[in-house]
Amino acid sequence: MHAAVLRWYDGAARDLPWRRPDASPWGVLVSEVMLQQTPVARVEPAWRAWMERWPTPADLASAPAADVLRAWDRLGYPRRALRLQDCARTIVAEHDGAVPVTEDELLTLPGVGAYTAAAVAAFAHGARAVVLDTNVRRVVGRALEGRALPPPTLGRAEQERAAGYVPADAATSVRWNVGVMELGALVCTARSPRCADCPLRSRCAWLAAGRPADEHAARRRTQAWHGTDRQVRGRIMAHLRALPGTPWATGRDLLTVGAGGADPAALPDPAQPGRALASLVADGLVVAAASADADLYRLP
DNA sequence: AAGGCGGGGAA
DNA sequence: TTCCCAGCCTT
Repeated sequence: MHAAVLRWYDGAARDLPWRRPDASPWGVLVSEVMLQQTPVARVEPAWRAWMERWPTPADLASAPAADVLRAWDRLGYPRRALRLQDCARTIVAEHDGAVPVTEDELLTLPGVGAYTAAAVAAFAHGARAVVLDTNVRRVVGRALEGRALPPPTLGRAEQERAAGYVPADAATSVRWNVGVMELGALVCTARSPRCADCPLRSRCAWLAAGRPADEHAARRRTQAWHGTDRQVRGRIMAHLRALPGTPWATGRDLLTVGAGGADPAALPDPAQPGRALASLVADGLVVAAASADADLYRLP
């Protein structure tokens, strides 16, 4: 199975900039943070512009946060942009400007969780690691365990099973990790897998069983979007990013923007825009003027 | 273990 | 419309 995946990857891998030999460990880390819940197609141009502007942790560490949030643009979950800058500052302050090598050290960085720590250890430093993202979980779950989709939450048992599939040799493990991930992204997709093109089709437990349905379907809940606080937060952030410079905006304007241009009082939940703005301030994505009476806000 | 957190494009 | 995306953090 390892050989089949490695051979397939050699012929099918996408030429992504953070996979090239000249990509720095910092470039790999930036790509992994951007790829947390944002598809490759949207990350690639943003990553190129980002790395040209801020090639090293020190460059990002010293940038104005407002510039960082504007460069993040609409990649989504803008808290990631602030965490990435915090991460850069931590690397400068505590690691002499160099991306840490061990998973334990990587895990201490802001915005770096189990997946990202493993991915950076493997893809930036060539270490053997158990890289478990949504793609790997799906491919392993199907091919080796015969399940349509992995369980909603990653448990210890699944993690230990996956660890057992990672080749012992470091160099081979890196190719396996990226190969399985790529297979999940291009062939063994969540919705409409292209089993006819899969290098594992002859030994896939899920395919052999007749592609049984997802047993966890009832427990999966897709997040609503329209009318949520997240949508309102997104409107406010988009408005502030688009303003020239970093001027103060009135709370009244921001609440109207958050309401989609309508009178907030007319919303089903009139308190929603105010709640969203307060949460943005709590997250550090928006700064409130020192005087509470001023009712003025801007990017940090 | 569960819920919050963006935004776009494919199915 | 619905689903899904190289998750992380807090409770």
